[in-house]
Amino acid sequence: MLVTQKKQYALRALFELARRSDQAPIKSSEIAEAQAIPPRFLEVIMAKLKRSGLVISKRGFHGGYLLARPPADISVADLFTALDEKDRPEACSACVGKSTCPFMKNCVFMPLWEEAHNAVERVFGRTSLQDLLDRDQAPS
Amino acid sequence: MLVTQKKQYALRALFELARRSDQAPIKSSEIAEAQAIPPRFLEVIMAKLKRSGLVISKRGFHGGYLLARPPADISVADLFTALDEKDRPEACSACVGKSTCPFMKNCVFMPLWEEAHNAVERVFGRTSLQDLLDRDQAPS
DNA sequence: AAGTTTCTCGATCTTAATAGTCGGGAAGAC
DNA sequence: GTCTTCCCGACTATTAAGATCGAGAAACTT
Repeated sequence: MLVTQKKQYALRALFELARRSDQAPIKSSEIAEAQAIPPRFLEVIMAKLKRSGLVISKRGFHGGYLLARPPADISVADLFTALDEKDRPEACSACVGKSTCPFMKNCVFMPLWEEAHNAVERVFGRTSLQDLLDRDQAPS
Repeated sequence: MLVTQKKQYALRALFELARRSDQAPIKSSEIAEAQAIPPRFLEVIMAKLKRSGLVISKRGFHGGYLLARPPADISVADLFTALDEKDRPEACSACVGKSTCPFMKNCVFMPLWEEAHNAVERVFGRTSLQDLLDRDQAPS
């Protein structure tokens, strides 16, 4: 999978928060229900998003989650890189850790992996939550 | 991983074939050694490349593998799609198989996954084995 | 203050995909 | 005929992803 289930869940969750960004904090369980996400799993996802500063949490009776920034200021790439840090370009498996690499210090493939990585980063970098909201309002 | 180990092995194998495309058939074991690939694993990879028509095989004493087409006519994308057929854009996990999908028939995310998928396809589609060879000759 | 409600944390389990192995068989060269 | 190489299918192992659970800490309510 190019985009893991977890990332898709996370995106849907943020989308749900964005959609109701005027309202009071939204409970994890509400989001889970609205977006058909396993509730317990969503909890761990939200916790991570909290730690990485994308959302703000409030505990207690009227607790829940809020976006930390306006939807236009959160890109899909922000989310993805927040979710897992080891999201860099492919390393050429032959060049890593082995002295048997046939392309010492001049790997032919690295540039290719980087290109690919950058290509998807650009797509996700230029799409914000607001963009997704807009698409929702005006179905093309 | 954006590009699995298997695909990287396969690419390196094809690269090795391209590099010596003037010569007689090259044994799987030779390729394995030259590119530091687990020999037994490479066999299954080569078999698949054979079946999908990217390489030609010859059995017996002076047997081995040859590229089926000139290096300039084989793109990295050709290889990857040959290796696994289920290499399409991400499906929105909420939309698939469930009637619980919150975005009935108007998914906001699908276009995004498609964009990303196309972006990497384009990178791999425009890079041929010959391109890689050239990079090897003239290190920038 | 007592009692909910909700987030928070860490460990754990399950499942699926990837990576890699093995033994034996068939085609071709010498 | 025998040696070499590709060929095939089943099998095992390792890892990453997906998901669950129980108990604890903050916060609100009455």
